[in-house]
Amino acid sequence: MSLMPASNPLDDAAETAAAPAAPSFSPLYQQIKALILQSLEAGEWKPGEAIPSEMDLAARFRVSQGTVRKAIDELASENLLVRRQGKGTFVATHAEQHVQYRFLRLVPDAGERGSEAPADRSILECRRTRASAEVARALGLRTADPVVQVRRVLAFNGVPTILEDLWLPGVAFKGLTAEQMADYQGPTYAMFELEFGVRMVRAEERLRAVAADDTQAKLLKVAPGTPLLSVERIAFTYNDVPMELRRGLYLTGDRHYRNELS
Amino acid sequence: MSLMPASNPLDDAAETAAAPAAPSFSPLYQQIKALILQSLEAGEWKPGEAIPSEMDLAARFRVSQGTVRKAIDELASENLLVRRQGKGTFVATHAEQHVQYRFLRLVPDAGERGSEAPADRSILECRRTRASAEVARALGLRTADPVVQVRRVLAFNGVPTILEDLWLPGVAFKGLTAEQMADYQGPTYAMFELEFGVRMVRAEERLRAVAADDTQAKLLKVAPGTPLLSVERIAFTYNDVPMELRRGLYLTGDRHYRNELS
DNA sequence: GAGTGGTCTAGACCACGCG
DNA sequence: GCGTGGTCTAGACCACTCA
Repeated sequence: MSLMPASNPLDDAAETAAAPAAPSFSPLYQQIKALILQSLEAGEWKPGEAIPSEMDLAARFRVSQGTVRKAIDELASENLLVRRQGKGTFVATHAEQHVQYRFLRLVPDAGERGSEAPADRSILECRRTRASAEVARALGLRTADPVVQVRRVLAFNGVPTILEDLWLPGVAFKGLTAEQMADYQGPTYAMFELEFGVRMVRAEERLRAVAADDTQAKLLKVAPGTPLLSVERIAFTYNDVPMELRRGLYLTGDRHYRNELS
Repeated sequence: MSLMPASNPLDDAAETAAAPAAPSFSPLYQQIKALILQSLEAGEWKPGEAIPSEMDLAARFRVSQGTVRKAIDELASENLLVRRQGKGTFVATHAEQHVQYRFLRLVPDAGERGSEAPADRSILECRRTRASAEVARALGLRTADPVVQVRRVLAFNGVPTILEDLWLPGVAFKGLTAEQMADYQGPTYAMFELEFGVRMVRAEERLRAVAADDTQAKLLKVAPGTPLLSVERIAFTYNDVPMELRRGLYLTGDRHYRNELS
């Protein structure tokens, strides 16, 4: 059975750009996956909502339930969808996702409980500006394109712990204010979903150890030269489109960045 | 169909220790997965070897090929097995695995190619000693149990970049010598597989930024106080048994620790 | 061409959540 | 009790590898 011609435009999106050898074969479930992805991207189902049942989707795409299932399996393993037995399959969201702060890996050395109070955010800066060459490259923009820059400090139990700079594409985040950044309860990425329809799906981080300069030291209330964990992040929406550059400086005195390897 | 009683001893191994609520239901493919895991653990198939075909395993376990397939799917996604279409399913190994240094996330800022020359290892120390309280806890041993301690420096293109201390359970690594650590070409974990039959399957890391003390600075040929990325790793064999504690200090001047979030 | 993993189907039944 | 996801089966066919 063939839902669409062997080489269809959807295939291209799934590839890693400069692949010279054509795939020449695309399993049906991959095509279904691409179709579901399109609907997600187009906002046919909103974050937190249920998508149609496997049976419904199978009927809609004229394939068997097992094929839809395999497509959803992959989307779920990429954290784009969440399955809940007996209830349905839901569009993943940074809000209400009981693992809040999905991308924040900094945890207390002891305890590790999610019971910890959420961080206090103080927004030091939130202004429209123009992309430097470096920022432009990271965000796939051109130098001097409009961007929104945010600087903030996160404090846990009153202790300043993270100094963060964010750069966001000006077009997508038109109208972002310091108040929005400060007032929203819950993950910043949840606010981005709600207010700007931008859903971060994946991120790449580069970690380094650096010494605090005078400005950074003052903001984090530590001595200049204190070692800080520098975390540079590029966050992507669908189709690997970069939508945020973030540079965090983490104080790792009584916290650490947790990672799992396999 | 039921291959074995609903609550069998294998189930316990798969659980996260202190779970109060019994699972009360274990899918057949999970039971098959546990059986395959047992065979892997027992060394029925050696690293790099092929395991029996899906059809063979299905016959052996008296289940359908699809059920075996699902069990293997999970083991493959945990990097315990590697599937190769047309050839078979193979036991994963740290050797010959064309992504060498599977657990090392430190990459050059530019280039990033695997084309880089492998690191020179100089072994500064390799001795039998007794576990401190901290080491014992990490390795699931008792204080003063025998351990092997190794200290080494890894240099890329002649530049010392990583200072590492390793602690290994003395019983499993009886007879490990500095020569073995130095001479083996390829990943250290591959040598552990070959020489000691110990296969690292998973690891947890804790990252911090620290300042180099005098000893560390001397060994890495940098100024005291230079910020270093501290990477504490516990590596596990099958069944989440810890088999290595490692503390690395990474120089991140022109390299970074790469991580993917999703 | 034989053997392996990979895909797809159709149908049955099970576990879970909720009204 | 119904609808959802989750499991299991049996059989057909496809893509890849290697002799």
